[in-house]
Amino acid sequence: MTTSLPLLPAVDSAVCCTPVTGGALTTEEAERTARTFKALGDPTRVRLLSLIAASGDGEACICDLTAPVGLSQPTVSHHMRILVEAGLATREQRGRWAYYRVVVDALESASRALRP
Amino acid sequence: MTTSLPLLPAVDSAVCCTPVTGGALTTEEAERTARTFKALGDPTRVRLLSLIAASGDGEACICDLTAPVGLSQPTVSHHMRILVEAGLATREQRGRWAYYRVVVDALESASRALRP
DNA sequence: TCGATGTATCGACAGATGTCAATGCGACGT
DNA sequence: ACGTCGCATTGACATCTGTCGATACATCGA
Repeated sequence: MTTSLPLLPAVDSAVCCTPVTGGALTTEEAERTARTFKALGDPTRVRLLSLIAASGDGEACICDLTAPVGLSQPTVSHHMRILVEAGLATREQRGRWAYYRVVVDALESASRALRP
Repeated sequence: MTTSLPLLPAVDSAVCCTPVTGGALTTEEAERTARTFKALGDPTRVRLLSLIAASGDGEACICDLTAPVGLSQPTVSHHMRILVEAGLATREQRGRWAYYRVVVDALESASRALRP
């Protein structure tokens, strides 16, 4: 189990992202959509996702990420938490390490929201 | 005084958004990508885009938008400015009115950045 | 059991962000 | 010329956000 904190339900990425150009969105739909894109609205987080995706087996631990982005370990941990809560990444604890993976389906889903 | 600032070249949306999962992004690429998604990271702005896109002729003036989003005119103007600067909308002054349109290509481009 | 190691959390701080009322600026119509 | 109307800008404010150092927590190896 990933422990972390199951409190925030990690945003149901299945419901995420009604097409923006497919008719006026409700407040709720807009909020859900914005929540996803907000997580993608920081250069460090975009970079983290691309680094994880580009890594050999599609996963990476915090220790693999701090050097490339040039930020402190707590900061990287913070960003990864945001990505997980947005449903864009998953976290799996294996021994001492926490392995993060990109949730491709969530990216797909977000991508579809911007298509006509 | 800063005169407005048409300075910002409204972000070259042509260059925007190298695929996130297509190899590790450089700092610059990540910044460009994040700049676009940051603009999409606010529920009001998402709603504004969808309202404009859903309007009859694909365009809307500020006066058409304030009521649906329930915010003040300056605030809506502020959000539209951010969308224009991000390259996600265009602004055209016609007489007293400012007509805004969604830049579908920019949405397409951003959408592609999230595809595998 | 103990020390080392990888992460998460906490506390703090500067800077960014969303919002509004007030005001400024042009473009009309009379 | 003058008043009106639509929009942008300004100034102010509370809140959110990204960042770090210090610290707590958990797991492993000896």
